[in-house]
Amino acid sequence: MSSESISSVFVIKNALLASKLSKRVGNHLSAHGISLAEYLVMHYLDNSPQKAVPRIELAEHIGMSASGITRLISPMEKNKIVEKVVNPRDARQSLVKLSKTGQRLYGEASTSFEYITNELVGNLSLSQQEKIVALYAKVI
Amino acid sequence: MSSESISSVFVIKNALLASKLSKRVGNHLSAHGISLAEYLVMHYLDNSPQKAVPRIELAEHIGMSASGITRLISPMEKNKIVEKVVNPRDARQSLVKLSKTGQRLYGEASTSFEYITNELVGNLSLSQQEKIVALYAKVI
DNA sequence: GATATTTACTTGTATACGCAAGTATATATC
DNA sequence: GATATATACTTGCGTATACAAGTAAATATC
Repeated sequence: MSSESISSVFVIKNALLASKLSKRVGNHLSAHGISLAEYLVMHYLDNSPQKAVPRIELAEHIGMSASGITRLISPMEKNKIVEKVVNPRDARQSLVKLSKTGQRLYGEASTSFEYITNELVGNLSLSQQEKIVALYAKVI
Repeated sequence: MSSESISSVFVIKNALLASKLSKRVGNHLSAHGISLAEYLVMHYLDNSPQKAVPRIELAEHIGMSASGITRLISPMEKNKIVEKVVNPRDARQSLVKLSKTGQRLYGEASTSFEYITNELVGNLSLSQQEKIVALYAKVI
């Protein structure tokens, strides 16, 4: 019975927890017609200082491939949730920006998001949550 | 600039971290010809007391659908990594069990897994990792 | 003990990605 | 300033997974 390292357990439990949380959260977000990935995009756009970001930056931030971002953003553009902004300095880029509609949708969705995440992790105290978040920043 | 709840941040950072970790770990496991999902199955089977578990139990544990498990296990059976065990008490179930080959493969893969996870989360002390894992158990 | 319901699993189909290759533009090198 | 290389993105294709529906076996109800 070879003993298992803490790091292994950490990574496994982290993966299992994230899987559970993202499923639950995804179910709630679907009431707003969006996926968790779409929410993460909106969240990033809303919190980004310049409000219009290159797709590649989105991809890196939310851990998706560039092609994944293309296909994720494409229907969001059709639905007028985000809009394309050209970068005069670099014609290769097409920047992504939350539209007015997108801002409204994000506002509604984030209210749900706050509520459900609080339900899900409410068994942890705020300081416990804060500590974990702080420690996450040190990983990798 | 509405302030964001810690629970939201927790869930988002957790998802992003898990995504990063599972990609890195997956890359390393691919050297053994297996995916992270397959590793999780082997890990669960190896740690399960009775060594032969119903598919539904696997599904619940690793957070996949029953059909997902069917399609995940199927090639593992073909490759003789796991074997089917009938349950005399319940003919609906087909239990899954690590084969000798599977045990050997898991032994090799887990060595890599321990190594890479230690690299990835090595910036956290063991007690920090332990604390987080303990807190994970309280969520949901 | 027959019938209805539930459970464990499989299969068809749809979706959400990733990777590889392609295109256009920018940057570096000479 | 021409050519090579790198970057940002898109598209074709393959894979992993979920959901819905189907099947077979177990359990509950009468």
